[in-house]
Amino acid sequence: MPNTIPLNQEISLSVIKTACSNCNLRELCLPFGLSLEELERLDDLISTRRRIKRGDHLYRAGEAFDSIYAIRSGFFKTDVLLEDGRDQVTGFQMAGELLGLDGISTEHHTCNAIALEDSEICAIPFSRLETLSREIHNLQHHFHKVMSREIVRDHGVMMLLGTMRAEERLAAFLLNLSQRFTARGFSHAEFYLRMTREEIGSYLGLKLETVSRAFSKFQEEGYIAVQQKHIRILNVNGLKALMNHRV
Amino acid sequence: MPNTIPLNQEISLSVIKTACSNCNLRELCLPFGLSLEELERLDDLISTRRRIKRGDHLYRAGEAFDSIYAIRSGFFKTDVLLEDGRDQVTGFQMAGELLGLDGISTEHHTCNAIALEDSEICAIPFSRLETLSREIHNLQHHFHKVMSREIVRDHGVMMLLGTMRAEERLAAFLLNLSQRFTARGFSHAEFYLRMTREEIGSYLGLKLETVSRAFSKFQEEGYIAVQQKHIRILNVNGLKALMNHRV
DNA sequence: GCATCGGCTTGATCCATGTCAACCGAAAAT
DNA sequence: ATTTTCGGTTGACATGGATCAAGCCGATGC
Repeated sequence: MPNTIPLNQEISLSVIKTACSNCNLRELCLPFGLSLEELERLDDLISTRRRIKRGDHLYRAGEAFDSIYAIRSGFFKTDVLLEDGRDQVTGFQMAGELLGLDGISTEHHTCNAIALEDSEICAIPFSRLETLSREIHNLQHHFHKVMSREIVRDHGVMMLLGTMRAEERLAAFLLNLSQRFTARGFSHAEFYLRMTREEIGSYLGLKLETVSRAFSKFQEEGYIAVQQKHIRILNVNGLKALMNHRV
Repeated sequence: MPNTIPLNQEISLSVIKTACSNCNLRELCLPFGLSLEELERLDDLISTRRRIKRGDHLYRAGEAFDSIYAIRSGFFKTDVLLEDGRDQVTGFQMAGELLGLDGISTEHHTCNAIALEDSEICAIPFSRLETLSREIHNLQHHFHKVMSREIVRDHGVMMLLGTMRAEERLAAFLLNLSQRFTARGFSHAEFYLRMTREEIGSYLGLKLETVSRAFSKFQEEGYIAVQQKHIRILNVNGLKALMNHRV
């Protein structure tokens, strides 16, 4: 009987416990590349799992930092607020991705993390992570890679905001989402957006009307089918071409 | 005789050697917060100092990554190139700042680092830095902070590119430079720009003409005096006000 | 079943910034 | 000293996306 959990005490206990070692996201998340024994040591560290309801904050800008968070399920956005009321979405995060890295710098969170659907996170006390990563080379190295990847991702967004036109930005955004859904075993061609047009616009440096118009345009061109938050990508290459050709 | 280097063999040797322990940037750079003994261990790691002439690359996108670099003197820019020829400056770096963090992620550099004036850097072999930071907690923690700070900085740039108007962007840029020069003991009100209008524009997501016009506008308003690359800030609060008031 | 509300779409118009072009001045090359 | 080159400034005009405004649709509440 494959895919069936044997009903003995020992196994059902380990399933209940929050554990990286039996998390199906482990290859996308912090545990990447760890041995079984190393994984078990990481399990000890991640004691808290927490549910965050849609719309609730995981943390707020200004709060003291002490943990980073791995998303076990669900979908988040992070945003930054300026004194004058302007704000900007700095990212959308999905299962297996880490939240809170910005807080290490000043020991206070510098942005807000808000659940866009009911979600579940694993809290990783940062000082314990540092301790453990002194002992497990693979963990240390992978954590450095994750931080670096975040920097590279941010450069990509800067590129997008600095040099791309509205439609290019939206195409890049859709292709990026598609690719991340694929990496999680979901369809690359069909998905639900968890965020509003306004949130997309904020992330892409556009107004919601412009985002809406670009969606309509893509639909007219036959690149995608949109119905509210439901997106089907009909012509990936069309979208890619749109991004790569300087007009 | 304070501030005088005694002329005995041992000390003059250690002065010649590249050494964090007698670098006047140590409080801005990687060695921040280390004890004297820890500093000396860091010295062993940083064996290579290298001069980079104005216009030369420190590294190029695509090259294998093995070191990060601390700027000992001079001024750099980093930029990213897209296949279609578009490029964007992702940052300007000055003495005491680190370059190359983006390369950790894929073990290849993802951007170009180019000297904007004759410069000197310390190469820090990354795998040895990881080894040492397993032993020196302060080093590990500070390095994490530096990476996190880079992420926070990038969020600031995303904010700037996503929500600010041309003049706000330039004001933010000047204030940021001013603040960083101040931290290095230079005047906060008077400095030379090392980069062209085009490079500023690329960084700020603007065309060089727009940058030029904004400089002229600031001068008309009496906020600054510009003469080519020489900038004097005459009214810091004027510039700040310009940034904070939503129009 | 009807009203309300939030999110979305679409149209008309406006404006900030891009584009194109001419010119200037400082610095480098001859 | 003269010419060339490069970076910078400024003006005239074009345009992509913002703004303002109306209306639609699906979900939620009464």
